Amino acid sequence: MRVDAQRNLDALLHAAKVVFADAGVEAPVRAIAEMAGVGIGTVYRHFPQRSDLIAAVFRREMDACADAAPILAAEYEPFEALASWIKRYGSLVATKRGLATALHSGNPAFDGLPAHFERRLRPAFRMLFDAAVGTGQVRADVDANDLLVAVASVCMSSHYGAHGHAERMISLLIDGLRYGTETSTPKPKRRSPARSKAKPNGATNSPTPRRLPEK
Amino acid sequence: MRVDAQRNLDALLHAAKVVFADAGVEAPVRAIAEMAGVGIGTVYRHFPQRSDLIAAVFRREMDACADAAPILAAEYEPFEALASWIKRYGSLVATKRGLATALHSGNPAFDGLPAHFERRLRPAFRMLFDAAVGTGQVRADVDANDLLVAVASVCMSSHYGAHGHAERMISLLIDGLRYGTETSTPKPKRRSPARSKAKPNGATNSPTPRRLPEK
DNA sequence: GGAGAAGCGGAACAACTCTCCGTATTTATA
DNA sequence: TATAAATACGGAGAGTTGTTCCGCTTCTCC
Repeated sequence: MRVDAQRNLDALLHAAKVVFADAGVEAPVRAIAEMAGVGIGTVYRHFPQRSDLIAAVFRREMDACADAAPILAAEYEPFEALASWIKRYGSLVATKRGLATALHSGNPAFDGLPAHFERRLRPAFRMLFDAAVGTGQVRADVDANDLLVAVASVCMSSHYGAHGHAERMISLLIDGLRYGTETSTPKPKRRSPARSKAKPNGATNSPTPRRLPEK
Repeated sequence: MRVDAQRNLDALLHAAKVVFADAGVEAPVRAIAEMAGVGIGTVYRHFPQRSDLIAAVFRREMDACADAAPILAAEYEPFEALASWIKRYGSLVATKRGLATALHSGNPAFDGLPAHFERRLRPAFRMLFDAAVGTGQVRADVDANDLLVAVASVCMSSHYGAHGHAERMISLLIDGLRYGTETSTPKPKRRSPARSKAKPNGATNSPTPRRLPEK
């Protein structure tokens, strides 16, 4: 592949990501081309249909998110790594306004995305989750699948509400993960049985809110 | 309101219903205007935005469906009335391909629709359902809410599958409602406990499949 | 350095939503 | 019933959008 073609493709994917985050996935192709500094023809050379571009952006971001998992695992202790990853995953979903809609449109361009999700994101999450459970920082009785879906749901609807809503709800979910473990502030001293509703008062965030690596 | 305006409005709503059923709610406004025999200007006079027309059609159909409930209740025995209504409700959902998508678009034109659903459709269903439960033709341990949602889900995804899929699945759900009641063919003779999975072999339909009133 | 392949840009097309306003129809009034 | 005012109609056209096409530019390889 010619270097200029590769450069344009990168610029295109990056611009699309930014524009989608700002205006939703139904943003005009022209806007993306302009932000990338290329002509429309170039967009359509790389992505025969607008939906192909959307799919490519999402796939690439799923990959990036999945790739972040081992890095976080190496860099932070298990619980922090898990919490950081969940937030990152949440922002991935949040910046794809309109994607759920597009996914259900029946457009074949999106056919592979759910499988890609399974293949990349779920194992990445599983790894971090199991590690955190292994250290006892996170309860073992939460279904990993449920959590991924819940975070996605919260982030999807977050655009209607006030700013920061999704972040707060994710924090709540993360706090819920710790409820009843040894590391939690020892208010309720029983070993959490399966049905304990996790609802700490103030949604206390991770105690040392280190910045998670951007991008 | 002038009589010609009223006439056009009716024609428009009817045409839109037909076009939407055929081509989904993203059908062009021009097609609807043409089918209604009016100019585009007229469409936009009555519905400033395309989404307003969609919302109006759906609202009107919800009303019609709700209004059908007492009529069916008066005309048929409770179980038949319930079964007929469920089918009608299903076809309402099935002929609004693309609506779920539109509903989640955040467009304010659709803001009132969920509330309208609660206000009209749920009570209508409740009435028929309770009556059928009262006569012992339908089990009491099925959540009415679940059923409405399930029927809607089945009908939404029905467009991808083979023709008649939704109808068959609805029949299955309806049969499930009778599972374990006195009127059911007495195969399993125990009083259905809450967890009995209803799965009759051939999805036998209502025994006397009288035509339900169209429109 | 030059030929040829690969890629680029944007004019142009088709289809769409929505606006605007001259014209036609209905309704109120006498 | 005749007339004036109010209301509604229709469709041309402005402004967007996705997508195609092709002359021109840029890169690659010898």
